[in-house]
Parts: sequence; structure tokens; C-alpha cells
Amino acid sequence: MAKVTLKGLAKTLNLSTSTVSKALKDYPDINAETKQKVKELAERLNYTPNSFAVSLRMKESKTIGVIIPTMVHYFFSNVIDGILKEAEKRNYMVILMQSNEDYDLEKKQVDLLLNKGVDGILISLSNKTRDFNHLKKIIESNIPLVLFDKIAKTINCSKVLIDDRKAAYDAVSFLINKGYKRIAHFRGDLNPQNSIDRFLGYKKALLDHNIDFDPSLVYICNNNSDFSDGYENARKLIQDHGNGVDALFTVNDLIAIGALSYFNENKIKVPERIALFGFSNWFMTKITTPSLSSIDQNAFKMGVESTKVLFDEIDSIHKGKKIEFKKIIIDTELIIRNSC
Amino acid sequence: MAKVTLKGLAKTLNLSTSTVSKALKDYPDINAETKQKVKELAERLNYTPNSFAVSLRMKESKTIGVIIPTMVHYFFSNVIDGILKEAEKRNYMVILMQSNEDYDLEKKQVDLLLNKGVDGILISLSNKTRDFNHLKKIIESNIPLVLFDKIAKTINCSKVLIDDRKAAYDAVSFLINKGYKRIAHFRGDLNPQNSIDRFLGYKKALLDHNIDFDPSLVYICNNNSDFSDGYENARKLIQDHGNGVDALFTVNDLIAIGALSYFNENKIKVPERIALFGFSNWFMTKITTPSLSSIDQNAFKMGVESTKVLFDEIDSIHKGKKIEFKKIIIDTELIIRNSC
DNA sequence: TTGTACGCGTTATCAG
DNA sequence: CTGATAACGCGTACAA
Repeated sequence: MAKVTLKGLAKTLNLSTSTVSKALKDYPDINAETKQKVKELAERLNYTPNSFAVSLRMKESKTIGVIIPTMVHYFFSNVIDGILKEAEKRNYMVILMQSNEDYDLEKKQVDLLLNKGVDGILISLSNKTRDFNHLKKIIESNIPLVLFDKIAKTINCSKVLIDDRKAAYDAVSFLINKGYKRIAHFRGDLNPQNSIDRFLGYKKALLDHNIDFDPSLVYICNNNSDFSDGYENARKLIQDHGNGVDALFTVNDLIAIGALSYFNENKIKVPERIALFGFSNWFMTKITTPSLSSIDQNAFKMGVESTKVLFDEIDSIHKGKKIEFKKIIIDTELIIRNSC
Repeated sequence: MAKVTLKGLAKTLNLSTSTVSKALKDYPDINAETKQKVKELAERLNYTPNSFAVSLRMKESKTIGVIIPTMVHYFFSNVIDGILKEAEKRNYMVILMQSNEDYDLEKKQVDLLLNKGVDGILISLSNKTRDFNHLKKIIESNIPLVLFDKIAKTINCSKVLIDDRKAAYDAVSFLINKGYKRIAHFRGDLNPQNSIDRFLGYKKALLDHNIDFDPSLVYICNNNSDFSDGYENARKLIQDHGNGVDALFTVNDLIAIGALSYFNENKIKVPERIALFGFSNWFMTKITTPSLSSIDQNAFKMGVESTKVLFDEIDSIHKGKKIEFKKIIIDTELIIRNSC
């Protein structure tokens, strides 16, 4: 079952490949009858253009590359869901890679994608990424790059993200307005922008409401095993502060759930003894006991919007237009449940 | 910054493209000195072969395609994780698509992948898939196909799966040995093999232990919203059977958690009043109250093994060897927690 | 040891 | 309206 090609069609129809090619693409300068004939045969033999040849000729692959830190994450699954659905609409393919929070791997993957000739790249940076030459390389190669969620402020490209600082500010303000005063924070690692911004939002909310910022109420989670980070830090928190703490805002839900697990095991009542507020609105926040208040990040929408921006830029490049970088803020939403 | 090509290298070195090409691939019939020169320049100019041209020439893309029913699923995230890690080792790219449990989409995606010239395809079938012509098309195209998890028994290709029947049998036997006698089952949709096999395992365990099989204790979850399926069916179960049921085995954890949620809300104590056993060992089963007994499916390993088998077949085809289809059973494990 | 020539399957330009 | 021809960038049999 030899693959059917333009040449094949041409031969059986006694036409030239160029005529066949044009006929299939409805060029105006081809006889209606010949068009008919060609299309019929193509249909019958199930002709599809060889994508390698098309790509080589057209210098485009109808493929985009996506790099995320890690696959096994409710947030990223949802982002990918959005990306795939949006790409699907344009019959684009999506090459997916995970950096595994490893800078060197991320760098290598960028090279692979560049080399593969993808039409655009979507990245959520690894926590370890502090050097951005690999991103600059993408830009210099003149292929569109959109950063989402974990971005690099200094890089000149489109970005899609949430306003972490505002979201955190809102959550902590909510806690304060509910009457909580000694609010702890389990923050993420020192480097990632999300972690920093959520921390800053937390701090600003305190200060704006005339509550002293107490550094000893801030704990860092950086063991890359969020759940036990949360569990362990909850232990320390209670050990360090006892009744000197009445609420806890965490940088993500998994950490919150880890903490909750510690609280539940030790009969520390949530929210009576200590209130709890997570971040991300993971699926499971609905089903914990008590259910967990959190912040919905609209991950799916983030995937969709990132992809749209990327396609816009791909289109611009095609049309020879200059692309103007966008910064899209995906709206977040406080989800109040029973943990505060 | 014009892309550097073989021709470019050849020109600046006053060599022919073929010499350059061979030099870079360490052909034995090239002077060591020229090799050195060529490689140096290539390195310096950061030469990388144009992948479109290579693919066109070699008829291979160093890319595999993966179709799963849905991205946002702990199980599939883990499978994908395994696939990506394994592909990474060989510097293969992975094109990911989700059928969204839609047969037509699955079919279209197969066509897209075939057309794209991927070197192999990995599929976990949609629940709605009952016609397999699209799979046959893959096989006829002589490109390796490996089915995993949601497979089609009648299709002649390699398969990677767990022994659902045995796993279910073990779980239900465990419940019986613990003394439970009226064991309900929330099964999945009627069509998918997993759903069938888990049901059969459940049934056989009952019969082997001299417990009558009572069809009224079996409920179907087919609203594609597992959690509320579980919740709703739990309501019906209690309504229908009251105290005439003392345990529940569900086709997946999400359904179990939905049921658990209903039980918790209605003060129906787990496991005192009703025991609960899930399936999949989702991340969150650890952190429910009570924690949920389940069956670990080794999703990551399934991803890894599927990919290995696929690569083996790709290699075989390259070597012109005949490929022999494998059926790999990934071992499962009972994880006993506090829900039974 | 190196170079020539061709083909992979398309598309685009230009001439007929 | 149709067809030759070149080009995309690479790999390889064959010639030199």
C-alpha cells in the first residue's frame, strides 16, 4: 500500500504535479472539470499531502511546543486541557514536555523544540530557572514565545498570568475582615515570582489593615513535596506559636491540605481553633473535611488565552506584521468554603 | 540571522555538502582533519540539521503521538508523566491529544497523527469507541500502535494494562475476609473493558466466597461526572437498601469520594456503618477523612512500559524485523487505609 | 578521500 | 488553462 502522492495522482490522470496541486487548492486558473476529476481521485485514493514536504517547503509545522514544570498537577492538567482544546480548533498539534523543575532540562527542551521547527512555544518556567538565555534564543529565532503562570518579568514577550499579589491580598483581607488577627503564611520557595507575589500580597493586606507583620509567622515550603511540607510546617507552627496564631494562608492547596491533615490528626479544629485558606482551588478542596476556602486561578482559561495569544503572534509573523506583546491577567476568584 | 545549513557550511569551507554531511556523521571515509574542521565550524555556528528535511528524507519524525480520553485525571497525568520521561530519554517528542471521550474526535485525531507522520501511536480509547477502523488504519499504515489501559481486545497490536478483574477480585475478597457481606458496587459505564472487568472481578469474588450476587446492589455511573455520580448513587444506595448494605466497592476513587462525601454529610459512618473501597489510588485518597482504601494501578509505570514497547516496535520496523505483539500486565497493589 | 547527482513531496514562478 | 522547472535541506549511491 504505497503512499499516494501528488506525483502518483498526476501520473494516473496524465497531468502534471503542479496542475494537480493547484486543482486541489482551488486555484482560480484551473478548469472546473479537471478540478473535479482531480478531487475525485484524490478523495477516492485518500490522498493527504505529506506533512514533511509541506513543512520543508512552507517552513511551518502546524505544531506548537509546550513546556511545563510538571505534569502531575491539577493546575497544569487544566492548563494543558485548555491548550489542547484551543489548538484542536485550529488543527494544530501540541508537543508537550515537562522540565521537571530542572533548568538544564528546560534549556535542552527549548533547543529540541527550536530544532523541531515548531511554530510557537508556550512555557511555564521551572522554579530553578534564573538564567533566561534559552528564552532569548527563542525570541532571536523569531518564533513566538508566550510565558504563562511562571513567567520571567525581564523577558520581552507576551505573558499570561494571574495577579498573584492581588489574589493573596484579597484572601488575607477576607480573613482579617472575618476577625482573624494572627495570620500565618506558608510560602513557596524564595525564587519563583508566584511565591514572592503571594507573599507580598499577604504582607500588604496585613499592613493595610494595621496588623503588624511578624516574620516568625512565615514558613517556607521548599522540599518539593508540598503535602508533607504543609504537614511538617503545621507541626512547627503549632509548636512555635501555640495559641498565638489563629489563621493560616498557604501558597497552594496541597500545602493547605497537608496542614489540614496535621490539624485533623491532632484535633486542632478548623476553623474554630485555626482558619485555613488555600490557593488554586484544586479539585480536592471541595471534598476535604472541612472543605477548604481557596482562590480559583482559572487554569483552563489560562491555557486557552495563552494559546490564543500565541496563535495571534504566529498569524502576525505570517502576515509580516510586527507583533506587539500582550500581558493578560486572568481573573481569579475567592472561593469561600468551611475552613474559615 | 539566516539559519545555517549544510550548504552554508560547505560553502565557507570550500567543500561539498555531501562531504560536510558525512563528516558530521563520522563516516569512516572522511579525512580526520576535514572532520575536525567541519565539526568545529558546525559547533561554532551552532548548526543543527533541519528536521523537516531530515524527516522528509528519512521518513521518520522522531515523534510519537498519544491520545488519551482526558487530561484532567490523576491517573492519566501520571501515565503521561511516564510517557514523557521515557520519550525524553530517547530525545523523542510527544504529541499529545485528548479525545474528550468523543469517538469522532478520536478518529479525527488518529488521522491527524497519521498524516503528521508520527513514528508510533499510543492510545487509551475513549469510552464511546466501539468501532475500530481507525485503529486498523494505523496498523495498515504499518506504524506501531500500542493500546494502554482502555484497550480493544479484538485489535491485533501490543497492549499494556492492568488485570482489572484480578484487582477487583482481590479488593472485594479483602472486604469479605474482613467480614463484610452485603457489598455494593458502583460500576462504570457498560462499554469500557475496565468497567466490565472490575465488575466481573467483584462478582466472582462474591461467588467464590459463597455470597449471593444481588444485582440490585450494583449501580451504574455514567454521567461522566464521577464525583456527583458517586454522591448521587450513594444517596440512592442508602435509600434503596438502608441497613441492607455494609460495604461499597467503586470502579474508581472519584466515585468513592463522591459517595464518601454523601456519607460524611449524612453522618453515615465509614467504615463502621459502611466500608468503602476505591480504585486507582489517587493522590487524594490519602487525605480524605477517613483515608480511603484503594488499588494502586502504577500509572507511571504503565506510561513507561507502553512507551518502551512502542519504541521496541519502532526499532523493529527500522531493522525490518517482524514485530511481535506483547501484552504487558502492570502489577497492581491493594492499599489498605482507614475506610474498611 | 572528496564530489556529483539524484530524490524525498511539495509549492511557486513563469512560460507556453 | 496547463506544464516545466526550481527550490526547500538533507542523505547516499556512485563516480572521480
